[in-house]
Formats: sequence, structure tokens, C-alpha cells
Amino acid sequence: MITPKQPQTLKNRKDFLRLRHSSKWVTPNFILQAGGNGGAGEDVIRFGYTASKKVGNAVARNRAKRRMRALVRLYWSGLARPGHDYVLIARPKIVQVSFDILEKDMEKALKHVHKPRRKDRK
RNA sequence: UCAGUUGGCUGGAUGGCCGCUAUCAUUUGCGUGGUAGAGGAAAGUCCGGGCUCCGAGGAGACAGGAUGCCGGAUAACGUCCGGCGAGGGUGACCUUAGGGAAAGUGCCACAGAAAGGAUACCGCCCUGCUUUAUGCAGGGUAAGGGUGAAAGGGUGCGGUAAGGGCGCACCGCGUUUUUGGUAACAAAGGCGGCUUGGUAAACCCCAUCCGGAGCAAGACCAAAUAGGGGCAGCGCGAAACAGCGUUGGCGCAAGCCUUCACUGCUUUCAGAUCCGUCUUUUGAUUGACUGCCCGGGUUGGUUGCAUGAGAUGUCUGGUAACAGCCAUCCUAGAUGAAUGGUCAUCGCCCUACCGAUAUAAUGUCGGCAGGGUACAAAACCCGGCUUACAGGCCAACUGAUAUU
RNA sequence: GCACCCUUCGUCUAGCGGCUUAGGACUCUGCCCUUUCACGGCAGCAACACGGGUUCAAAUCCCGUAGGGUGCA
Repeated sequence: MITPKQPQTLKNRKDFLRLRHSSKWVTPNFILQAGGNGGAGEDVIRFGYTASKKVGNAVARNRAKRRMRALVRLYWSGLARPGHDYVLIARPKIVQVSFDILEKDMEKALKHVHKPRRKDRK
């Protein structure tokens, strides 16, 4: 059993692009993507946060990223797998929706994102 | 009390749990604790500066751009303050790119007779002919009609054949004098009889200002790739010695000291950025070095980077913008980008309902429910401008109504 | 962050300050033609990003705002 370290933050555009076509789970408020971390280490968990201009102005984008960081802080332990990278993409609703709904979405998304969906199989 | 004008301030509070960035202390270390941590616009990037690099001898000119009543403030400004003119509002007050149109050029569509050296369609008047109703011809006019955004001063009276600055009064315009004011300008008087329509956010003229690029500027370090290609790198000796001549001085003379020039298979140093090689001597060339360009690679870190035209307060000068003295203080520094997430309670606002109360309209207080609690995130730093903003507060002033 | 550019029918575009009710092509709608469709012909719908200002007059000139787009280590 590998003891996972504290999650790190993804900062390079390359890492975000690598996860673009990996498995994902969509909720009305955000999208979670997951994939291998490209040789960063067996015990490393990394999270990336993205909010595009569709979310709103700078204040809304910063608030969306901060809420996503709070979600990761609460739920990464036990649900995130070591040796994987995760990317959270904000959708416009995430700024207004109450935090309870986001917590349920996050728990569900972390459980389901590793199950490959049927249409992704070949 | 209602309506309004101007200026300024503020931009929710408390607590629990979980976190971020910087820094300090402590610890072998994991870690723990303390302190600090977005704005009035941080925004748009519309102006002005600091700072950095490039260019340039100082400076100026052409081109291009900007500004534009007067005086002041300022590091500077297209900003601000005070004043003037014009326009708007009952008023407090607001708006104002507001130099030059007799330096020149252009434009003024359509309509209209005529659009800038005025002109004459309908009219009005006079004369002549025909005739007594009009018509025709010639002339005088610009009051009236009509067109237009604009018709070559306006109104009134006199005058006239009808009219007309033809004459007069007032207003306007031009010019001039005096007075007030630093000035823009204002007031009063004289003169001219009117000659000169608008447009410069059309070209232009005048005055003033502006070199270019921007912290992704610039500097350093590390790593990686490569160990590449091209171009350029400013020269035309100096000294010593010897010989011969020569200038000056001392000396009877020999000679000694001294100045300058020429010559030498002479010597030393230099010589083209450096080293080497060739040749025979001021040439050639390999390589290295330096600079620039091309090509290739990297997409990291440090610095610039927060003590500054700094903030607060008292006083002084000034109508004010602002300036000065003194005292105190240090107040964000991120880089997929920190300064928060969440829960609870309270506050504030709006709407509906209930109750009480004073009523001319309606307002005030209490309770309960629902909804809302803005605009917006530093990115080198300052001074402004513009734009966005739920609401709340303060001060001064104006108008209307009522009462005393 | 900094430096710039552009907005005209649904789309692509013309457009000396007045001649314009903003022109053309494609599209769309209706009618004609054809047995029918296509092609063709005729007619129609449809735009100056927004707000101020200058001017007698603004799509055009000036200022501001909004929305798009481009470049720079």
C-alpha cells in the first residue's frame, strides 16, 4: 500500500492538454477529468483547476477556483487514487449553487470517474 | 414637510470549523506559534510623468501628431482651481474643443430669380403707346409674397411717385479714446452710416508641446542544444648607435657640450586585436577573440520589486487648486497567479399581511413571511480622466407650501 | 501586463458630408415560366453597434462606451 502525499497542483498547459481526452464525469456545475500522471511518481496526486471566460469575469473565475479547491481539500483523501492526475473544469453555475450540492457532486464524481464508460471502450 | 442642486464619506458585523501567500521565532526533522495580506474604481488603457534600453556632439529643422478665452497650481498633463464671454434653468446651479473667416484656397446639395464682385420671378411705382378694361415696351425699386438652414444689419418714425441708412432715435456691428482689471474682458463717450453670411471637430495660418520603444523594458545565474554559417575589426613607425653636415656656447688652438636634418645588408622596441605559417617586407592566410546578422536550443530561477512627486495630524501662507515647517508611521507583493471556503446569528433594504397611532394626501412604530445585500481582483510605480456601482451617511445651498 | 485593429441587411461586401427611402451579389418569401423540379424572369422582406457633440445637414468628421479580433517573452 502506497501512502499518498498531500495533493499537488497542476501548473503546466501540457498536463492539462494530456488529460483532455481521458475519462471524465460531468455534473451541471463542473467537469472532472482523470488520468495517469505521466511518470510524476507512484505516490503523487495532482489536481488542476480551470475556469474559462465563459464562467464570468475575474471575480467569478477566482471564486470558482477557490470553491473547487475547497472541494478537493474535503474529499481527496480516500477517493483520489495515487499516481493519477485530476482536472476540474468550472461551469458557469458553480458560482451560485449551494455548497451541499457541490459536495454531493464531488463525491459522486470521484467515485465514478475511474469507471470507463461503455462508449469509450473499443 | 415636499422637491431639488453641489461637494464629500462609506462600501456590512461577530463567532465556530477547514485553508492560501509572505515573513519572523522555535524545532534534528515532521511540525507548532506570532505578524501582515485588494480597490474607489485595483477596470477601460484615454492622457501625463518616474524608471529601463536603443538612437543622438549640444541644439535645431522638415514631416507627423496633440493642445487652443485669461490668470494661477503642478514633476507634467488634454488634469485641477479662480475668473471672463456665450447658452440653459424661477433659483441653488449646470453646460461650454471658446485662437484666427478684411493671409489664401475649397464647400454651401435640393428648392429658389438670385448662395456671395449680389439678383429681380410675382409684386409696387413712373413714363410712353393702344385704349379706358387691360395689355405691351422702357425705366426705378427691394417694403411685401414665395424658396431655403441661411436672402447682404434689426425695430420704429419721418420722407418718397413707389421705395431704399435716404434722414433721425434706440439696438447691433466696426473703429477709436478714457476708466476699472495682471489679463481675458467690462462700462462710458466720440466717429463711421453698414462696407466684411456660415463652415477651420474642411484644407490651412498662428502660438505652445512631443526622439523611439516599453518591466514580456533591462541585468545576472543555471540548464539544455549546438560546438554551425556570413560580414567587419580603423596601420603606413619610434628610439639608440655610427658616419657626414649643421645651429649655438666655451676656448689661442686641439677639442668638449649642445640643436636640427640626411644616410645605414646596424641594433632594440613597436607594427595591423592576438598567436602561428608562407613570402620577402608593410603583403597573403589558417585558427582564436570581439561585435553584428542568420540558423539551432531553452520556456527555469534571481533581480528589477515597493521608502515613495508616500500616509496621517497640528500649524502657517493663499479666495482656491496647492505649497511650506514640524511630529508620528511603514502600510499587499502573487506568477495556472495568494489575500479565502463553508455554517450559524445579527444588521440594512424591498414587497405582501396583521396590529397600534397621528392623518388633508399619507407617514411612524411593532410583529411575521418571502426576496435581496452592489460594481468589481493588485501584476513596475505614481498624478489624472472616463466608465460601472445594492444601498447608507454628512455638510452647504435653492424653490414651493404651512405655521410663528 | 503592454501595443494595436475592426464593427453597414441572415452572409460577403460598395458607399466625395447632401444627388440615397444606404447600392450590389448570395440567401429567404410570393408570383410567372415548366407536367413537376432545377435554371430563368418579376416583385418583396431585410442593415449603418450604442450614446453624445460639430454642422443648415453625419453611415461619413470628433469624443466616449460596448462587442469582436490581432500581435509581443
